[in-house]
Amino acid sequence: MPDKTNQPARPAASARPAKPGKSAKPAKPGKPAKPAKPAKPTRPAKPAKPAKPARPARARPPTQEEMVERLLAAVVEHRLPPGTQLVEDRLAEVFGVNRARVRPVLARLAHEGIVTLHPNRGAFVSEPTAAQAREVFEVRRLLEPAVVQALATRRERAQEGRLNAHLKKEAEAAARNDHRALIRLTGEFHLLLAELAGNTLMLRILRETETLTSLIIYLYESPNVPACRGNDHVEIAAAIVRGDGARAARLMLAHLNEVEGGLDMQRPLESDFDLAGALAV
Amino acid sequence: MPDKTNQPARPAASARPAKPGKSAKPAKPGKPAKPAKPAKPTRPAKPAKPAKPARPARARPPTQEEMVERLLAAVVEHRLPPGTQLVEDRLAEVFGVNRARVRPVLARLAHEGIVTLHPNRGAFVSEPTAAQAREVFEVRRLLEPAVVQALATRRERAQEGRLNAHLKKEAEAAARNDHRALIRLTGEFHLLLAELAGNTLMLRILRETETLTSLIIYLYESPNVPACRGNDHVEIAAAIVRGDGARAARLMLAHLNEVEGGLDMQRPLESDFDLAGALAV
DNA sequence: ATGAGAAATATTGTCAACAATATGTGATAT
DNA sequence: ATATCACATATTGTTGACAATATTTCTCAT
Repeated sequence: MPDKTNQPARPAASARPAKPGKSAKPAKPGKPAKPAKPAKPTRPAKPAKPAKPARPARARPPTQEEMVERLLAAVVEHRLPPGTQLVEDRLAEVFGVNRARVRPVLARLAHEGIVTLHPNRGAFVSEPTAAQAREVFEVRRLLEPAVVQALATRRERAQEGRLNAHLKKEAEAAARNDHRALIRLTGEFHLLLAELAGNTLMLRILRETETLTSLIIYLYESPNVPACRGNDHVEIAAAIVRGDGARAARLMLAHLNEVEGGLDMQRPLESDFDLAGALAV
Repeated sequence: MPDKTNQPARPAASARPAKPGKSAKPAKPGKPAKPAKPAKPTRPAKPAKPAKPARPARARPPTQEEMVERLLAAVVEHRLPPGTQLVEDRLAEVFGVNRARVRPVLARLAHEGIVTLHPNRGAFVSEPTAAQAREVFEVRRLLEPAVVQALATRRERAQEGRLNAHLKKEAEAAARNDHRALIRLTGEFHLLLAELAGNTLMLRILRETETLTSLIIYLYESPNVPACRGNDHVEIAAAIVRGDGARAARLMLAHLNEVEGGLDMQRPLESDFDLAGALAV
């Protein structure tokens, strides 16, 4: 069914590069923060984006959809860490549009929980709490095993090809140690499953949870445990292709538990919460 | 303690408003409702503009949140049937705000699928297709049994009281044949369960599916089968309170299947689709 | 009458200027 | 040295005017 909710997607193009200068802004701490920690990135300097080679300065301005996609991609690939402030004017410049046009983009990301809005202060990439992280995994545990089960049951021809193509990309990224590509592809694997299952509502929900998961991994990843071994995906895909829905569902559940288990949710996240805890004793 | 909630922050500490008052402004039901005319959304030809009755002095303008809530309530109670056009200027007038302030409200409802935006044409209350309806029930079948199971397992003191209070309201609405209140309360029962379970992400997802379900019931309700017998809710609540999670989950699944089964998804929905089908033979 | 095209209309989409708000900074008194 | 208050700055929030677009209505030639 055509999704009439959004404007028609048109071929992508990139906006004009950001203005070069502009980076001499001192980070101002959001709260009277205690020195000890590196603190949360209240206003981190945006990683200097290497100016793309001379794009015609006036390309077609991106649609809302495209702006959302670009921001989501940046969040998923950890180029935009949790806590980063997203200033409307800055984004407008980057995208080559008016400020009024980035506003609904931020509102939408806020509605998805990817961005947190502080009234009159600005939009920040969300920093999910440990409790929220558990909620995300709880929802994923309920939905994703069912997705692969359904997929294995009524499987179709094209599935195997797309699954294999994706797994190949994952393997390549892993081989060349491309952490960013790998984390993006890892999330996209789960979305591919939802897409193949053909439930667009589910796909939308899972797209949210995948992005949140990416933030959660950034915040809570244990330094010693790699977040995602690629082998799980291979096995899940194999079970689907073989038509073994029960096994696919079991593997998916185990996979999610493994990912969640590899996180360290104890680590104190917010500096002020940490402070309160320390002073209470 | 900073409020780090995900959602666009309410004007939590906002000092000013403080005295809502909420003057007796009736919900203004009559005007835009073009009852039971879910045709292709064509522009209302020439709505003779009836003179506005003098508005009582405007109280504090509603927040975005409040506007969303009022629109959702109207949709859920079938006062705003699927296909109804929601003109920005009209809504702005009704809410007593600027047009720019209803715009993000519509965008948000569109993101939730409750409203469909046609570029340069307007916003319309969505008319979910039969396929989308099946998707909604599929998601609900996966989430809601798990919700009641979890609820029955780790039940708490306050639960029973709130459940009983709600069931009482449902019974009263049924007793006085208040169809609107009943359909609203029916949906709110499911939301209450999610709220008691304490997973806010789940609550947000289910709030969407509940609203969509209300639209679906409007469109596909079989005339002979009443959409929701209240008895199911009573039994589910009883199983939860008794701590019998397995039974609660089973009952919930059966309940959802019963509701979906009571719908007639075959009925041709859009008149032009109907026409095309008729002419094809 | 019929169809094509031009005007009219209703509505959304875009923009820039201005107002409001929260936070940071520095002067001043104790 | 420290707390307090006024001011400066950065950022979002609001508004009204205007442009763009899709639809309907009207006009006119056939």
